[in-house]
Amino acid sequence: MVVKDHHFLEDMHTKVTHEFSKTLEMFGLTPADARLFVTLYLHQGPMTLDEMSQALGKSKTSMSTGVRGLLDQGLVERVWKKGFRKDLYQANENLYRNFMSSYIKKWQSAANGQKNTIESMEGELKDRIQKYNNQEEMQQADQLYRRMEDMVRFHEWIAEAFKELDPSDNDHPSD
Amino acid sequence: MVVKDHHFLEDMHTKVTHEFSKTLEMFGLTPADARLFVTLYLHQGPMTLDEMSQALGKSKTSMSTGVRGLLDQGLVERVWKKGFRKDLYQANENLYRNFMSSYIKKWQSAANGQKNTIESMEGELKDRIQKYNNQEEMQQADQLYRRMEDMVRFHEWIAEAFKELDPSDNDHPSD
DNA sequence: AATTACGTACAGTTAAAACTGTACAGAGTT
DNA sequence: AACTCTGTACAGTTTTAACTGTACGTAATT
Repeated sequence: MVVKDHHFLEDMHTKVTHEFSKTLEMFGLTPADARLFVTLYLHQGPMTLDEMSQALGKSKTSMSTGVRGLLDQGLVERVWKKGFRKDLYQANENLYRNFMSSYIKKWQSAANGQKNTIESMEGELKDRIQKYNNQEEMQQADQLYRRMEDMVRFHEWIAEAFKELDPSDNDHPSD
Repeated sequence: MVVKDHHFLEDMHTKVTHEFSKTLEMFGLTPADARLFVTLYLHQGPMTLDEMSQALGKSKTSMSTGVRGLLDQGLVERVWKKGFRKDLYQANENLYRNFMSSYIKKWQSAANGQKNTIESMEGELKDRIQKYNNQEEMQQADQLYRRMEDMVRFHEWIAEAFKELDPSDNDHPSD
């Protein structure tokens, strides 16, 4: 009976991990990173690299690089314990806030970067476009130019939309 | 001079494709699909599979599967030309609307699916949890249960947030 | 009806990503 | 200072995804 229950719990743990990972993958995490995060999230108390390694059946190296990525995204934090040599990591609480803000940050900076690049190319093209005499090339350049304008606008709308999505602007309850 | 300009235009075309693809990849397109879409988007008038194949230097098979994916996401449409045997495809206008709504749809359905799955597991666990007598397992099950509650809430917030992002609800200008 | 042209399924290949084991640098202990 | 322990860089391997070529079904043309 006890053994059976143990299997049940373990089993559920696995299923939940699998299912929740799918959601986190939509935030841009790799399958491996997602599973790692969920493992940390479900574990009571922080974990060492070795524990994660054992829990997931992957090498310690993978854990090291994986946890670093999660750390960079602000999804996991390092935690200290007096007189303990190993590094300890735990998942941040406030799932919604952390994931959303990490996600939005990624979008914002990417959208802005790409917008700027395209804008600068747009300027370059504008300069050139006046020197054209060939009718057909002129027309082609013009078509491209108009598309680039659309793209810039597109990026602006993205930035705007995701700004609105930011939980640090709105009043979302903290989970 | 003409040749030089031609190179310039071609070059810019390539750069723009590369840069804009990066943005579209953030919407979940694979690099290949993103490049294909941008190629269609920059091309004046619809293209055949063979044209795409030549433009991207990839096989016609790849174009076929690629364009099908874009079609399924509503990003590309098939277009008819009287007395022309080959299939013709063109990128949809209204970048923002199309990408956003495709994107949101994906999020919504995934979030709802995962939420439901977790909720049903939650119920299953709740049933079991009462039958526990072992103190430690009881505590573990409880911890897991609480996490699952958080996850469900998390998915609800996601659904809510993305609902707000939907351009068909708001009043975004059509690009 | 025979022939040609087109798109796609499928098996096999190539390219990319994820993962591992070893080896080493740096901190902590003795 | 020698020794031990821990995390990570790196090269090599395995796994996964992307791509290709052939072969075939279907529709248009003759």
